[in-house]
Amino acid sequence: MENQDRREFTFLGSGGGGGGNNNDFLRGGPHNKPMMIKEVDFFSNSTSERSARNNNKKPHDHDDETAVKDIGSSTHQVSDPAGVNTGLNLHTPSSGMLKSAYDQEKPNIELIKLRGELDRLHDENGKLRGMLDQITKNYSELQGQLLMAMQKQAQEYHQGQKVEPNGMSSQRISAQQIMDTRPSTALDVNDPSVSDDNKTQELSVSLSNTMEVMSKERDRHMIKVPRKQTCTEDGLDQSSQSWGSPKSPKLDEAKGEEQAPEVPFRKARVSVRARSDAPLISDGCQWRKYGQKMAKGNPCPRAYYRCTMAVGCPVRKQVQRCAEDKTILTTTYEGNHNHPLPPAATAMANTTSAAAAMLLSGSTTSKEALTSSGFFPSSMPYVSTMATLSASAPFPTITLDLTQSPSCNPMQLLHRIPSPSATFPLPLHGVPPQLLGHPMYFPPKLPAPQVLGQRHSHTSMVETVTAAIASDPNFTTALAAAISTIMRAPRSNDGSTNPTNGVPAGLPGSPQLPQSCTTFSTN
DNA sequence: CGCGTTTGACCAGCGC
DNA sequence: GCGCTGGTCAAACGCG
Repeated sequence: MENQDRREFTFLGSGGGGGGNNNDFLRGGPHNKPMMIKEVDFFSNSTSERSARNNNKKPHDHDDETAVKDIGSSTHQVSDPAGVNTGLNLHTPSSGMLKSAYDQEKPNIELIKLRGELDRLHDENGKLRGMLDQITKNYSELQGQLLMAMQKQAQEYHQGQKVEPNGMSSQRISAQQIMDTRPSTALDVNDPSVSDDNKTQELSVSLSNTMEVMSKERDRHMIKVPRKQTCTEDGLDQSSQSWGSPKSPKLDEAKGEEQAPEVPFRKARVSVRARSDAPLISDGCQWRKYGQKMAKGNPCPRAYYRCTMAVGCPVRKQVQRCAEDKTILTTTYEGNHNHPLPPAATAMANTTSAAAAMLLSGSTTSKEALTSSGFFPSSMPYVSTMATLSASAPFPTITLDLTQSPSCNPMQLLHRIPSPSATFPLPLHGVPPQLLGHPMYFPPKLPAPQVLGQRHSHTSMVETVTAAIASDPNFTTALAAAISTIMRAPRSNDGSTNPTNGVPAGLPGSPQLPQSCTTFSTN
């Protein structure tokens, strides 16, 4: 209660003392009344100001009373030096008609004055809104230009690479869908009545497509060989190669007969390190263990899981405990889901996908860009960019290390293991900020320091990762852009953008398209 | 009986 | 060419 009073008092003080903060008037709600009172008090002495503040607990009562009292005091104090109560006497029936009429006129003048001030502030508010709209508009235009430039660059690049049209066309579409925050007609045709969850998944699809495109572009440069990949299955299972094992007979069959012996096609992996006593982390997806191996240098076996939420889902994951600290569970995801994800899995997929995309977006220039000084700004102290070359991992691996104390940094380690020949002139420079901002669905609160070291619900882990990513200044910027984009997104019929349930209306994507395999949580 | 796990075998890439 | 390693398969097994 006291805090509340103090807060209100502060508000009153700031509004009146400075002649009135315009923003205060924009706040609306119950604070407007005290603000107006303060404006009245501004014309009176400090005694009445204090009086008004003290009476603040009964705003409706003291509102008119204070105004009348202040006017009375300002009018009659000279003629009645003793009359602090002079104004109060105006309410008595003994007052004359002229005096009463005069005193009734006075508040009207003040009211008019206040209304004029209010109108002026409304005008200013309107101007500010106009400026905001203009800025938003400019941003939108710039974003569109960026999209155009990126698409053009991608097109030129792909033409130069002479890639088969099927796959790349779909990827271009994906990229376009990514950048286009408007509703995707092509992707929503499968289900006209797209639920909120589906919308969420659509967004994650877009994000995953971003990774898909980037990964494929990167991999093309890695292997220096045009992919024989056929995206015939209406582009759905184009990610079936994503686990990067052409060795897999089944996957080869799925990809068709053109699976000639070639260099392994790998794509980015997202690895999440977290402390968990549970042998397996549940991330909203259904997994089936298909193998276990003893990895070199680690006494703990590595388990291989395959997503079983849909037939033929190419997503795999590896789970292995850290050799140094067996409480640390490392889960590595690879591949893209070809089915809708449950909300829990979608949320995490979006979050980690954003992290992956954010890092992958930095692989657009050169290997040098991977160094801490090159790619990651100094404002990201938690980003460890030790470019660990790993022969066993000829693909970038984004590791979200959630095992460090979040008091220092929730995402202590966020490094990527680049390809040995990591020169990735990706056509997709950067990631659309509206997609990077997707994980804003979660409360931006940072996890408690002790949370990470214990078993906790997957929700909190999702929040942890989300908070970790959101703590990135760049990500925050992107998040802000995403919010603005969502705000500008076509509203639903009821006029709401539906931001509360975390599903920005009008964002592209389709649950039918492969999704980024980046889901995670602990049991 | 169906489903998931276990586990040995197999295959391919890579380094020497 | 050989061995090592990672990744996958599939039969055996267990469980509800």
